[in-house]
Amino acid sequence: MGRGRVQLKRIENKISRQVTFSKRRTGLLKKAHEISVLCDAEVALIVFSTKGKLFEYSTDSSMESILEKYERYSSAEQVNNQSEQQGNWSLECSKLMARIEVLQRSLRNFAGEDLDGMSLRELQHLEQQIDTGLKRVRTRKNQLYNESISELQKKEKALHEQNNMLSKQLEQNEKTMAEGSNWEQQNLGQNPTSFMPLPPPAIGGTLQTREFMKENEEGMAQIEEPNTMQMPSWMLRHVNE
Amino acid sequence: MGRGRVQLKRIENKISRQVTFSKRRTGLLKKAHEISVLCDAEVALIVFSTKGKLFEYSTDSSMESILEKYERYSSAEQVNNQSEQQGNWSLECSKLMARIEVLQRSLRNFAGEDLDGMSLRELQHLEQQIDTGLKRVRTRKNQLYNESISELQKKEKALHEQNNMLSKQLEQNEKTMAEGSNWEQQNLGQNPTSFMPLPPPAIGGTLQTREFMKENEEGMAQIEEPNTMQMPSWMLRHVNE
DNA sequence: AGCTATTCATAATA
DNA sequence: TTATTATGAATAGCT
Repeated sequence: MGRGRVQLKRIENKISRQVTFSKRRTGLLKKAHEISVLCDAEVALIVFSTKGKLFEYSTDSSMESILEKYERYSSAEQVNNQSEQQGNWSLECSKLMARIEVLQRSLRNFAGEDLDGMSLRELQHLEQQIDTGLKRVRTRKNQLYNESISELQKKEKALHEQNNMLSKQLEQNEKTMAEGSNWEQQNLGQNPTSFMPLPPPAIGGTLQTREFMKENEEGMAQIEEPNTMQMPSWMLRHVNE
Repeated sequence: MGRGRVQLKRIENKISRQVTFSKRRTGLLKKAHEISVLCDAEVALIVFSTKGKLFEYSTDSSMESILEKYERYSSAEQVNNQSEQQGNWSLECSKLMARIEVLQRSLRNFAGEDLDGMSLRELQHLEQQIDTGLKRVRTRKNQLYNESISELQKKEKALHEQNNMLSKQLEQNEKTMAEGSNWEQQNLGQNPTSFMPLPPPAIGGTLQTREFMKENEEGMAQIEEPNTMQMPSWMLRHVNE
C-alpha cells in the first residue's frame, strides 16, 4: 500500500521508521475501532513505540475490563494452579533473559567484542552500523560544542562592552577628581561606584572560549555567571592599567 | 476497500457480520504484526468476538510482559493481589524488563539515536566507546580478509605449479608426436589427459586477490573452488600460448 | 472458500 | 508533523 513493496523487516532509517510508525499506528487504531463497531467485538490494543511511548485503543467497555476478561479467559484455559502460574512466570522470565542475552551480545558486538562467530558479511554490516552511529554521535557532540561556543561568544561580547563602559566612567571620574583637591586618595579607599565591578576582559577573543572547552573535556558546561561580588579596591586600579 | 463504502455502524446481518469479522480480524492481526516488526514497536492486541471467542496478537516479548508494562505505565496502581510466589516472579520480570530497556537504550545510543538527553561528557565517552568498537571490528574484518587472501594465494601458487607441470607434459607430448606421424591433429580433438584441466593462471600475483576483495564488497566471500569441469579443447591451446 | 471491483492505507516525497 | 500522490493492499459483495 504505497509506492513500493514493503519488506517485513525493521526499517533501519530512524526517520522513516518514525513516520511509518505514526501512520501505521493511526491506521491500526482506526481499523481496531472499525472492527469493534462493525462486528460488535471487544477490542483492546496496546502499542508501545521503540522509545516506550504508549498508544492504546479499547472498545468503550474500557481497557481494564477487557484486560480482566482476557486474564480470566486465558487463565481459564490453563489448569489454574499455583505451580502452573509459577511456570508461566518463570517461562516469562526465561524469555526476558533470552532477550537480554541477545541485547548484550549486540552491545558487545558494537564494542568490538565477541566477533569470532561472525562472517565477513556480518562484520561489514556491523561496521557500517557502528560507523553510522559514530557519525551521528559526533554530529550531536559538535552541535553541543557550537551551541556552547555561541553562547560564550555572546557573553564575551556583552562583557567587553560593559568593560568599555566602565573604563570610560572610571576615566571620567578620575578626571573629575583630578580637577578638585586630593579627593583621589580618599576615594580609592572607599566604595567608588554603584555599578558592578568586573574582572579584566580576556586579551584574545578566543582565549576564554578555549579555556571553556578545556573544562568541558572533563565535565558538562557549567556556564558561570559573571562575578557579582564586591571587588577589592586594588583591582579597580588594575582595570585602569 | 471493497465494492462499496462502509458505514461505521454495526452490521446487522449476522452472517455478513461474522464474515466481515473474520476477514477484518485477519487483516488487523496482520497489521499489528507488521507495525511491530517494521517499527520495532511492542504491540498487544486482544479481540473478543460477539460470541466471546478470543483472538490475540502480541509482539514476541509476549502478551503478559506487555500488559504488565501497560499496567505500570498507565498508572502507579500496583498489582497487589498476587500470592507471594507470583509477586516474586513478577518482581523478577519487572527487573528484567527494566534491564532490557536499559540495554535497548544503550543500543540506540550506539546507533547514534536518542542522544538528546546526553551531556557533552557522556557524548565524548560514547564516542570513544564506539570508536574503539569500530576499530576492533575493522581489525577483525581485515584479519578475515587476510586469511582469505592467504588461502587464495596458496591455492594460486599450487595452481601455478600444476600448470607448469601440465605445460611441460604437453610440450613433451607434442615433441613425441612431431617425431611420429600426424598424431597431433587426432589427439587435439580427443580428451588429451587424465588429470584435471585448469584455467589459465592469473597474470599478476595480486590480480586474483583484488577481484576477490571486490566481490566481498557486496557479499560474503564465496571462496570458489577451481573449475573442475571438463574444459573444451580450444582452451588447452590457450594454456600453452 | 474464491473472485473482482473498489475503496483504503500508506511509502515516497516535499 | 502535514499534505500530496502513485501504488500496492484490504476487503465488500457475490459466487
